[in-house]
Amino acid sequence: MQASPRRQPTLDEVAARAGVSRTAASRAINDDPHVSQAKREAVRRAVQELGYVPNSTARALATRRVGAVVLAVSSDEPTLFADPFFAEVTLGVSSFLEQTDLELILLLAHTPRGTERLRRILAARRADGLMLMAVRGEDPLGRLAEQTELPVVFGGLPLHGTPRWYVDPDNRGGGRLAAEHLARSGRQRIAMITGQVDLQASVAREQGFREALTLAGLPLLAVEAGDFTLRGGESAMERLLAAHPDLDAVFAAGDGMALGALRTLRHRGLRAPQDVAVVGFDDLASAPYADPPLTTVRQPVRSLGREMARMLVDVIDGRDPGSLILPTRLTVRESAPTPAPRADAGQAR
Amino acid sequence: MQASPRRQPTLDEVAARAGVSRTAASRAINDDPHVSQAKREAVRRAVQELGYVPNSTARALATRRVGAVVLAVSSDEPTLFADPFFAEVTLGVSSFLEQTDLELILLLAHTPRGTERLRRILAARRADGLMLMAVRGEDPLGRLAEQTELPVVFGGLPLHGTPRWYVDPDNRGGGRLAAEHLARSGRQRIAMITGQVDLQASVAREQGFREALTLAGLPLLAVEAGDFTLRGGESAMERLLAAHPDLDAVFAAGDGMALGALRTLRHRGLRAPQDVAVVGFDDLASAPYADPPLTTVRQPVRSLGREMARMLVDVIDGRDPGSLILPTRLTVRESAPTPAPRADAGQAR
DNA sequence: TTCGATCATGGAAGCGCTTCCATGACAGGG
DNA sequence: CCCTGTCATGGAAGCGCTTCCATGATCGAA
Repeated sequence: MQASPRRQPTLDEVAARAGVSRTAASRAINDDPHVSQAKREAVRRAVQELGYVPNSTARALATRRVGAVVLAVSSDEPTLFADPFFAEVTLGVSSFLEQTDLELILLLAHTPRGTERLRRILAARRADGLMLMAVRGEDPLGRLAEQTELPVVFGGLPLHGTPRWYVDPDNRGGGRLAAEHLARSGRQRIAMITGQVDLQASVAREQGFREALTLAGLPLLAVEAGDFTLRGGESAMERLLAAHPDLDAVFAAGDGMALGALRTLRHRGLRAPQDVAVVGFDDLASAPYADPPLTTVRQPVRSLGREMARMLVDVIDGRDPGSLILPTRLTVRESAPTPAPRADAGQAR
Repeated sequence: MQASPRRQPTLDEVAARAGVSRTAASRAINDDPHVSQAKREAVRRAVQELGYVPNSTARALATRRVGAVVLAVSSDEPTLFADPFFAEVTLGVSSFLEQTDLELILLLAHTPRGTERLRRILAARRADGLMLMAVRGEDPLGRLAEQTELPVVFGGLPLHGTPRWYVDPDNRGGGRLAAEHLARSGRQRIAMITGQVDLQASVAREQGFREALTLAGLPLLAVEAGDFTLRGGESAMERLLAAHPDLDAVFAAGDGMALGALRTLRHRGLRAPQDVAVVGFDDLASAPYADPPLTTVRQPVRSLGREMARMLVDVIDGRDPGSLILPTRLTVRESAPTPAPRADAGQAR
């Protein structure tokens, strides 16, 4: 067993043991074609016997490839990361990276200090690329991304400008789906709870919602802003009800806020969907467990993460993947059912 | 502006510009005392002008210190990471590391492949230390941790054995708190929903719960296992009700499961707390928003993460922090209120 | 048989930094 | 004024790996 405090073996020791030059050993290990079968095999055995694993730092220094990418979550508010949305994205990213030999460096940049750290990471070449989530209006991360020469992939568009590489859910289309559904089910007095106004996702969802409403000849009674939290949804809903006690439907730009809206309705003695229909956005894991189960626009969050990672790897490897828009679709549940026949209330489109 | 594709400046260039030797430059940058004020200042200026940032890979190779630690989340089930619990831990870890110059490498090791990756990370010396969360019974990660020479800190005890360094919430004490509370409030027919039986946290919570119940002279009607998910809690509650339709209280070893239990009760037409009192464990962000708001044993999840990180850094720096048990305490809300006077129903102990 | 062409081979030069060690300047005590 | 101790200084040797390049062996074509 010898859990000895022995140093890790080095390439030289492997080479010595295999009776070949260090160069040959390196080649054999890296599957370079210019090695004879015999040496290749000898090296393989030596590696095996010594339990050799190449030191990644040394390799990184020689190849100028670090073997790690950063996932930076921008936020002025630490708990934003606690949002299941980010966990899901991270999961997606991780699941893709698992198939590569890249490590995932997680950076929660909610303080100025965090931004500064990212700057240093990039300047110190600690990573081969960067994924940026949820960049807000004047977020300094956005600027950082512009300055670095490293590949950067955006998750969700920034408010201004279009980055070279991004993957974005079809927020606008999703907003439209919500509006069409409510219109189709006969709602007339419709309001909306949007997210932070400096988040492109909020803006695009509202935009799509407005478009489709207009097309259906329906007015948008009012819009109140939340912050994607349950609590934010609660109070936005209260404000909406105060101004428009007679509204019969509300679209929230995020499931968390939709859950908050449901709570407020319940507290006010209003029933969903009989009195007010509620549609959310995201289709988080908790949506089906809401009371009543939440009708919501589904966006493929885990795929978002996975595609960001895939895209970044492509760029790092010198390929040019285009950018990507992921489709959204409506998941109908009880908080805003389809109107009459209620037949195919599972998944509408 | 010159967003030129110029190479990053190297230490040699800084030295040249400052008119000192590379050695002196290195010393100045690393605050080595053996440098004159004059040179120190000259180097500072050169660094400034060139925008020099030391290449961390090169530094790592020379110092044999990578400047990164791994947070590995063990799980056979990918979505476990989506549990807000882990997000919160991660947040705590990150908040501490932010004050150091260590990077956080996140490893979601839910597949055999993930385990293999961790093995390689350790062998390839890609990190200076390791934090391990939620190690289950026969988890291979546990074995890995034993074999590596790198510092390892456990978050939550493993099922068998006691690692050298760990931080663990006082699960047993928390279980006791729950039992005492239910006993004190006059409940008699008490059941429990536990977590996976190969998780030490589950076992300890149940153990504490049993102890205090026995001490109070109350029987434990039944125990059903869930898996810390809402769905698991739902079905466990159903099984409990089937076997003991007359139970009047249930303690769930996790908030997710408690929420599930509440749902089942609601569906069965039972009221909480009038018919059945429900106590959870964790005090997740969603606990106060449950219906009814959940009485639960609070564990300081973010601190758990922060303390793990602090501990790991200590070990890496050659200090020996002891291990740590974090206190839990009861947060009383409506799902299991205190009995009569209902006066201090805010935070009991 | 001869002559390139082909290719396995290993020496050596890095990658960019830290740090050991030898050197010399300088200050203060005798 | 000399000697020893102190300390700033920079040359050079790594850290462990990749890769350029020169060398020599091998082989088939001429």
